[in-house]
Amino acid sequence: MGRIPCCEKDNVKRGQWTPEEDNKLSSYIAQHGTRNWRLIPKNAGLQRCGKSCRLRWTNYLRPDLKHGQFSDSEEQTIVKLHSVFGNRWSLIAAQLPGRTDNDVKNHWNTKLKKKLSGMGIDPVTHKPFSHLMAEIATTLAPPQAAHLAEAALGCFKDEVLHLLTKKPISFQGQHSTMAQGNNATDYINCKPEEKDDTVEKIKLGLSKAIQEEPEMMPSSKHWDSSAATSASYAMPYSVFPTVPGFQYSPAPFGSKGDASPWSQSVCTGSTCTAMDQQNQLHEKLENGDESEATKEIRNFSNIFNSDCVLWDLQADDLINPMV
DNA sequence: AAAAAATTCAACCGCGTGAAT
DNA sequence: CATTCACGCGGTTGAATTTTT
Repeated sequence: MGRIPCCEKDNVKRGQWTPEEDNKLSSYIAQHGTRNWRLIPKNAGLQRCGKSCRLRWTNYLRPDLKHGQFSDSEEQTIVKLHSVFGNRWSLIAAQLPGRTDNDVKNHWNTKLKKKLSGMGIDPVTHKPFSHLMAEIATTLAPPQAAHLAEAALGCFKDEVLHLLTKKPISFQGQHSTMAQGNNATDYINCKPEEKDDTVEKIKLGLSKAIQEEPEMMPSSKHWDSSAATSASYAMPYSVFPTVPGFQYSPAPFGSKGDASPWSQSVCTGSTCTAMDQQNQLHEKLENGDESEATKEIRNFSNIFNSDCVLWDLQADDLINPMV
């Protein structure tokens, strides 16, 4: 038969670790290393599962870990990398010395996501909500677009109201909107508004509208870049600010459920080539073609050097190899 | 000052992959 | 070759803490 189980499931302690347990684990690992997690709790005199010990060590006890707040530059790195890699937390954490994937994931979910949403940026696609609205307008013919956009509009009327009334948002004491020219650093330092679930609300509103009138959905529609450009100006939702100096990346590869029109890029001009590279890579990963995808990742400087990435990420920014 | 709500983050869960048997 | 499990990963949970009312 196979291997023996790592521990007796009903004879292990769970929950918070005590300082005594921490000491036992730390001193055992200092002496013997982390070669076999299955044996570590037994040999260290801990009534814990090996998996629990590994987690405690890698996320908390490791001496090389940082425990303080994330710095501005760390936050910027996370956002940059997330715009490219999506929720590949271990990949992102590998670029941040002393930070674990758990740290990065928690910080993203509790802080950074809200900052982005508060600034009118979809934290999943890293595109402004105005682009999402433009996509509604250009994916569908005008009558359907108006219908669906109206449904979506109701979901984030607060943002629309804010922009129409030019009510200032307080970002750490400064009165600023993105239309006033934030750069990436200003952007990430801004205090977020609480709009974390805006995108989900939009999607919900749209799907409700679609369910109500399913015949309005086109069976197929080819992308029309000229329509995309003109419609984004024609639609009233273009009142959403865009960020001067920013260009927006397509959906991060590896993120789930991004084959929908929500994540298809508004692709015009010189940005297309690099966007296509990322999309092709994404497809390869989704098709299970890991070897091809791996080659592409190794050559990822192409994408970093392109002008399509939102966060001016350069290959030199990476301190660890991606593969 | 107390209660309620919101936030944080350590720990757990479940899955995919590859290795051991 | 099939089975079983360790490992690593991303997603989720819930207790503790902080902030707001």
